[in-house]
Amino acid sequence: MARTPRRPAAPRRDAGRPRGAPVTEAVLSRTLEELAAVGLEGMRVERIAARAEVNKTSVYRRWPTREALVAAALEGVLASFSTAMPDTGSLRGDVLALVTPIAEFLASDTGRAVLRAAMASSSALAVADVAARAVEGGGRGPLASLVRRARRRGEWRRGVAPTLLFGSLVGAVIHRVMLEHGAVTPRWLASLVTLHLDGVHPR
Amino acid sequence: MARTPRRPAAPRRDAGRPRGAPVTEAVLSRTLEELAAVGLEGMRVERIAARAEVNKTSVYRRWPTREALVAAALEGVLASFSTAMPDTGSLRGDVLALVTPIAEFLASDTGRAVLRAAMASSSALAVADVAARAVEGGGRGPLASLVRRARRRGEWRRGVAPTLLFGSLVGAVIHRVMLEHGAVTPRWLASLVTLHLDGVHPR
DNA sequence: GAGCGATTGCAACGACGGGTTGCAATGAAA
DNA sequence: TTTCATTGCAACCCGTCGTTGCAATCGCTC
Repeated sequence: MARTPRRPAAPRRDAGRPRGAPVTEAVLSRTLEELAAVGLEGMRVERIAARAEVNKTSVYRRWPTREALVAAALEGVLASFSTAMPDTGSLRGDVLALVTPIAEFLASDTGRAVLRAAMASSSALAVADVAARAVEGGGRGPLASLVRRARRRGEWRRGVAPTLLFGSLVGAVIHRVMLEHGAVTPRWLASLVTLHLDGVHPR
Repeated sequence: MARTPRRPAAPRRDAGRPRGAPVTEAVLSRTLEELAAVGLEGMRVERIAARAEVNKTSVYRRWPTREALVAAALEGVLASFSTAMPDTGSLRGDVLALVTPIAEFLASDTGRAVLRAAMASSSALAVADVAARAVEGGGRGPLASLVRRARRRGEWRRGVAPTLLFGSLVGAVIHRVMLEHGAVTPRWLASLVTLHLDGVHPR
């Protein structure tokens, strides 16, 4: 072992330094900023620690690896995604109300970073599960109530799986944002919803 | 500089060692394998070089950075994606014929790795462009001819943008594969195409 | 076959970031 | 006041990226 002796007595500036929960929040928040700013590849744990005014060691004491840190940050942002779903009176209005905030988030810097991280890391499963459960919610989420109302109004064709519609809408947004690099305008979102509700075949 | 002196005389085993183009091909091919096997994060340039039976230096002499290497490998696989598009006699058949091979590729290990890399790296733009051009092809690609035939048959509703349909289909597959972690079965693909052709509204 | 430029292997190197460790100092609760 | 968990800090190990200075080799031309 034979460690080298310590330096004389480095002065500490610990006056009022926060501990516990505040540290956790600060680090996770900075992690999201860092992800949005420089992406998953350019993210440096040491820089996050510095910007959270915390030592690198303290970060590693909470999240054993960099992957764990990213995963925790993602869970945080997704958990805050409890969409309030008003009844707009039509299926079209309801779908737009459901998809618009999601699309806006995915199109933002943070959203794209989250998406990249979710797809790149092996924690993808956990992240996707959280997101899906938030929206689908096993019969009690916003998607389920949307479908229930549409069926009552006679706007839902038999045999269409709700999760298929949702996955297709979100997938289209992902394709638009990550591969086409196109803007997600209200106009574009409207065409997307029209496509899904009316289909390509003439009526 | 004052470099340390060389070792006595390391024996070389260069007999019949390939040069030029064969090296390039071998490395790019191994890069794809590596990507599929361990993902973008786990990829090591030195391992690729070893498996291609080439020195790390030779790899860096061709592609200055690891990103450039990945980008080159992706371009290779996408360029080989010239879809032959038969006329199946119906829009539904044509769309299925267009989407099925793409979906199968995206669902494979290599496809998922390509997708991850395309979304993670800053070379995403180039990669997506290559892919889009291959399919859309500015009026001469498989997508354009599919649309032309559908319009002639009266199967295409006015005002539907071809690229919107394509992006939505591919996006749905991406969502399915990367986030839902679901299987891309013929049955699932059929439901997806039905959704896009007939829509959610009852007919 | 001799000569020549381009290509390669090889070993070592600098830089950097991930993750760990030993210890002293501090904070908050008992 | 005592006690224990939490933090800062500096140093460390280790693996990977990308570079460099050769010497050996290949393939081609004369």
